[in-house]
Amino acid sequence: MNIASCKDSTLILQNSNQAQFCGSGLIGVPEHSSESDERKADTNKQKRRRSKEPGEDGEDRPREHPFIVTEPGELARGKKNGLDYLFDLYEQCGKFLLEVQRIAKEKGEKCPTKVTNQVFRHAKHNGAVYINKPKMRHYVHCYALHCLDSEQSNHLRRLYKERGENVGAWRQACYYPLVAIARENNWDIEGIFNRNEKLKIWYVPTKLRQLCHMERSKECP
Amino acid sequence: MNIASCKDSTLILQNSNQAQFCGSGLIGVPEHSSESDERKADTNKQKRRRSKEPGEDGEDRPREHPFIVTEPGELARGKKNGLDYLFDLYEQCGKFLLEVQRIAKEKGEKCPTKVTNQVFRHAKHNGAVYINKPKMRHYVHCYALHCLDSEQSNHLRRLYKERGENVGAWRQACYYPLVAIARENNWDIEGIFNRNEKLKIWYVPTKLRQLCHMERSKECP
DNA sequence: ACCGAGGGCGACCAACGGACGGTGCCCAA
DNA sequence: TTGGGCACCGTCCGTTGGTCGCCCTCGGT
Repeated sequence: MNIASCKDSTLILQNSNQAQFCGSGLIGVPEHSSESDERKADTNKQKRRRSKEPGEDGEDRPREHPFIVTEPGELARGKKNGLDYLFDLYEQCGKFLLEVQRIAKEKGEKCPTKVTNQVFRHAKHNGAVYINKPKMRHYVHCYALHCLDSEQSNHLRRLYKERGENVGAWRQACYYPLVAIARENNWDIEGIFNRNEKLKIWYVPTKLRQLCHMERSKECP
Repeated sequence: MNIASCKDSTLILQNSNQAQFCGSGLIGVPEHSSESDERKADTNKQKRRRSKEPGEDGEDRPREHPFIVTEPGELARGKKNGLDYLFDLYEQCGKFLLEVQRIAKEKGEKCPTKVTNQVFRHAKHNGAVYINKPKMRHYVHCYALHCLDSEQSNHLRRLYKERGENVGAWRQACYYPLVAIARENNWDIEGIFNRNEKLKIWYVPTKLRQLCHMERSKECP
């Protein structure tokens, strides 16, 4: 599956540049280290606990519907959310940031320039319970492609929908057009984000930075 | 002594603006709460420990000589350091930041735009043992005045030296010209820092931001 | 020789950016 | 009706920005 999605994205890139991504890239920069490798037998890392105490009932909200790959303009059916909605969440975060900034200035406090923990907290307290940090960080680079080259972003969505790929595969594929854009901009991915009015409030994802670095290294061996 | 230094700085300000600072400002925004106020009897805050273990000997470096108020160009005599040297430390930090940035870019890592913990660590590891975070943060606003209005900064130094004031008093006095500059710039102290090539790598000190906020509040009651 | 004022900076802390992976949902069979 | 693959997001972690105040130093007596 990894290899398949890698092939796909190489395909996507073909008409905009010449480089080969397969054989490094995603595979070289694991984002979860899906290899079990070897169970480090004596590790004492405590388990993350979710299971609620018996008798204690926290009235827990059901989780949001998962995203599916949708074309631009297409509404997701059933218990799913579409990608237009995903991108709208980023716009909502931008609005919440503006509010946090206004409040901070009013009170003479430090004024954030990025979407910080404080902004997520503000969003949650103001009813946007469906926004949370891990989710937003997970798809930042997808939103970045949407902002920087909506044509290519739309094309990718249609392609992946047509093929019946899942969200994970589409998400992976979004990296490669971005790396190509970075190449065309002297590998300054930070600058690319900062120059875009909507993107500049988001941190550059670690993995995107790493992918750019790896590709650049391959260029001048 | 607080009141004395407040009087002094009001005096300094007289030919550049009209506002009264006394009665709020420093006294309203304690930077250490020099008042004993009342000993919170039952507080359990643990004591900070310095005393080395008996028998354990860490070869501890002697602390740096304290700063004294010197005129521009004047070398401190005896076991003291002058203010030109203090300001030079800020320039050194700027150089260390440039190095950290170069290394980060080379390795494709996050690239700091400000003097961060990482920069202080880098400085220390590269022999600048005399640089440390609390010291640099303590005098940032003094350096800011030096960068933004060297004339006024020099004037203040000469005045305070002449009067035999100690470093603490001079340091306090540095706030007020900065507040005046902020007023002339629509209270955008963040922007004032960011627009100055040397200053923009330093965080705006909390207390300076608070002073600006308080003065602005008094303007439109 | 001693003392008190002054201030340098080690060490602390809440909160941060960042990441992982358990849990529960959903769909295909 | 069941099973397994997927992904949402609670929760953790190393480090940060920010600060406090202990204790050393040194000039005055």
